[in-house]
Amino acid sequence: MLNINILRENPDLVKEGGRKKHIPCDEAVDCILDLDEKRKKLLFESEELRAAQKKVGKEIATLEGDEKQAMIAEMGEIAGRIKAYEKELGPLEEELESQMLLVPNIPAPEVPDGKTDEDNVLVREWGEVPQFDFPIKDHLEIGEELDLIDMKGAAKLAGSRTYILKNEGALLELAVLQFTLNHLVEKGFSPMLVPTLVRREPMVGTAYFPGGEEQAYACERDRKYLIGTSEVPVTAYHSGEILAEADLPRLYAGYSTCYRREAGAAGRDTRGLYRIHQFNKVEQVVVCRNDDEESLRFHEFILANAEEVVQALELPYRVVNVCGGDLGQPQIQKFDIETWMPSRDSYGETHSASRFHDFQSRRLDLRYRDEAGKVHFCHTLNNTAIASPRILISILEINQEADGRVRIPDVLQSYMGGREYIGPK
RNA sequence: GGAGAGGUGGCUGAGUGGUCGAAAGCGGCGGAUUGCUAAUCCGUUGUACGGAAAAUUAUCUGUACCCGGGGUUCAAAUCCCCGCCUCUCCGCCA
Repeated sequence: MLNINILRENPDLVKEGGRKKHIPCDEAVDCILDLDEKRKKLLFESEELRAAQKKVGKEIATLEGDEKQAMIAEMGEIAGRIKAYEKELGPLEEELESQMLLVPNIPAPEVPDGKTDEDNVLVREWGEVPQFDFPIKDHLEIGEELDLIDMKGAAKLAGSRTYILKNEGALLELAVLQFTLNHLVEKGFSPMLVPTLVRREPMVGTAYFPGGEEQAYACERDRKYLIGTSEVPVTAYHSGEILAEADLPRLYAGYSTCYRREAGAAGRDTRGLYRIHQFNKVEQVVVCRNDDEESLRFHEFILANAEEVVQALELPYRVVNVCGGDLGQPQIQKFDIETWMPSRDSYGETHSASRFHDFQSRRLDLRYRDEAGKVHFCHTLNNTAIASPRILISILEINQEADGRVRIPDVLQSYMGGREYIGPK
């Protein structure tokens, strides 16, 4: 949520930001400014009435008998007027709030113009795209041959876009996750295993709702939602709190299973482990001071951490600066890491590093007190550290050998009992 | 799932209809004292939104907030209803 002062002082900046993101918000902004004016006026008038009511109320407390009864009768009228104001103000503030939740964050100037992911701008590439001198298999063929992946078995149990990891496939996933978590712990992150089924508030606070309801599994009976990322519970962890500046930054490595309905993606990426309803992810979450430069530094930091992980796994990747149209509502800027996937003959998105300024903090009421005693909204950021099994696509395909075996990346071998290869049984 | 107790400021905890933004203690901050530290004493100590004054660290003032949402009343932390959460006992259970 934006500071409403930005809308008051510079509505065109907000509208322009919406256009860059291809999330038009002209109407919402105008509507908010209109509601805001009305609200101010009503609030001022009703507060004056309340002041009078409180003052007289104190007098009534000291009176007795007829005098008291007369006063009470007189105040009945004021009480009625106050009620009338409340009746008008209530729905107005609700509408104002819900409109504010729809206004997108303003993208940074460094965000390139563009409409879709095709307009994202290449920042850098790392690693050599592998050349094979034998006909390659995709991860699913490899997985089925080596008895690592079972899609049909999963479909029987759970329907489309599900999977079963077996044997070394299961071990490989755990290895990747644990290696990554350890890497982040070494970097100073606190590992966090968090609830995956949460209330509405964290979903709204992190800006997945309203708007993203279609993408989330809802447990309606209990009015709870399955998270699509541990960003949700981890970022919301300190909601409603005022942290001490000395306790910032907070670096968290959230680990959780993630659930996504993939609504609107019917028919897309239907083969294999690329687009599935459930996966596991280690996520970096940063809560820091309200400072553009600091935010920017942490953005680079979490991006670098993720790159280190991919590099350690020996996977070629590229970093792209995500264009306006491919940016979500809450982000200021986003960098994606796309990792090479031979079967796609291209890079596939595996990581996404976002910075939000205080957009999420305002919704979450996540603040800190500075040395001088002043209270500010924090800045928040997050980035994937690793998401599996999607990353297994690259690992299995890139490390396949002519004889059908798959080489296990060096850094994972110790997590898999020291083995170097996954081979046929 | 059944029965009971409870949710008050950073923390502990008082407050059962009016002068309560809320006692007291702890903690924090400022000051005094002090070779240093500790102890002691004095003062101060929430957030949001608005107004006035001053203008770029201050001040005065109004309103709201005592888990959340409704209600009763001239007046609600205090009474009533709904929800959420915590604790205890019983049952069930990975």
